[in-house]
Amino acid sequence: MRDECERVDSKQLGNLLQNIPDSESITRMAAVFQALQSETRLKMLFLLRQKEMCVCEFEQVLSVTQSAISHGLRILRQLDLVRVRREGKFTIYYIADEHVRTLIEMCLEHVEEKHEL
Amino acid sequence: MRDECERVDSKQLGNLLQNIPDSESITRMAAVFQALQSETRLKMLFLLRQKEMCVCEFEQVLSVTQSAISHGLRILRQLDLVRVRREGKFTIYYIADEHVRTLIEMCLEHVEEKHEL
DNA sequence: TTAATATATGAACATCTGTTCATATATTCA
DNA sequence: TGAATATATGAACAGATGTTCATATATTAA
Repeated sequence: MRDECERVDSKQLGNLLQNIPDSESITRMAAVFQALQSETRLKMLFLLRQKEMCVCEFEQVLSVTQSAISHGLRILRQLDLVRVRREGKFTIYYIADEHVRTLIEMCLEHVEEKHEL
Repeated sequence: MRDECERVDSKQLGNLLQNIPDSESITRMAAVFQALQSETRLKMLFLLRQKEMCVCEFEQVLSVTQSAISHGLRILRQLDLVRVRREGKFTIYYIADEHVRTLIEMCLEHVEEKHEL
């Protein structure tokens, strides 16, 4: 922290600060984005966007170990980005809700919009 | 990789794989989400959502050094999540486009939807 | 010019992440 | 039962990240 510069209006800044999400929401959002920051987990979600899948299907498609897949799915599950259902000896994963689809599609549009490097 | 389980249909999986974004897009998306995964940078964006700001305004509001703010803004800028404009000795930052707003709002809705811990 | 203000950058370091390996648990089928 | 299949978990380690400190650059005002 430093002395205020001439642009600073402390009162206004106080208001702005009050209008951001509370600290718990920020923490959770950070966790969600952090889950989405892994290429492996992103691929999982783009696969799940097309069809629900079991762990061994992921295994055939992604070039990481079954352990890595399970760990990744757990993180997505904990944040309610994907959900699970048992079917006999299989564990079927699927996208939790439309927010998740919108989230990844919004981001895809954003990065595809600029082809320039 | 392991032997196919009975649920696996290699042909179908091949198609699913072809329908996920190309590797460059995935990499960029990962970078975008990774930028959004920091609480400090999230707060910056929620502040910018209300009003464009210069670095010293952030300094009054966030409890990190000016250096940390600059580093954080650079990351957001590099991914075109925020943009910059010079105004005399001030550097004014603002949200790049609607994608970014939607992205953070979608995530906020997602985490607020579940109040249960 | 010089001093003051505003912002950016590089190095360094502690912390966090993603993966693998090894192993545990759960379900089905023989 | 026991063997095979499907999934989960813990430890460990290499690599990445966010912050601070120190310093550099840019702009304005004197």
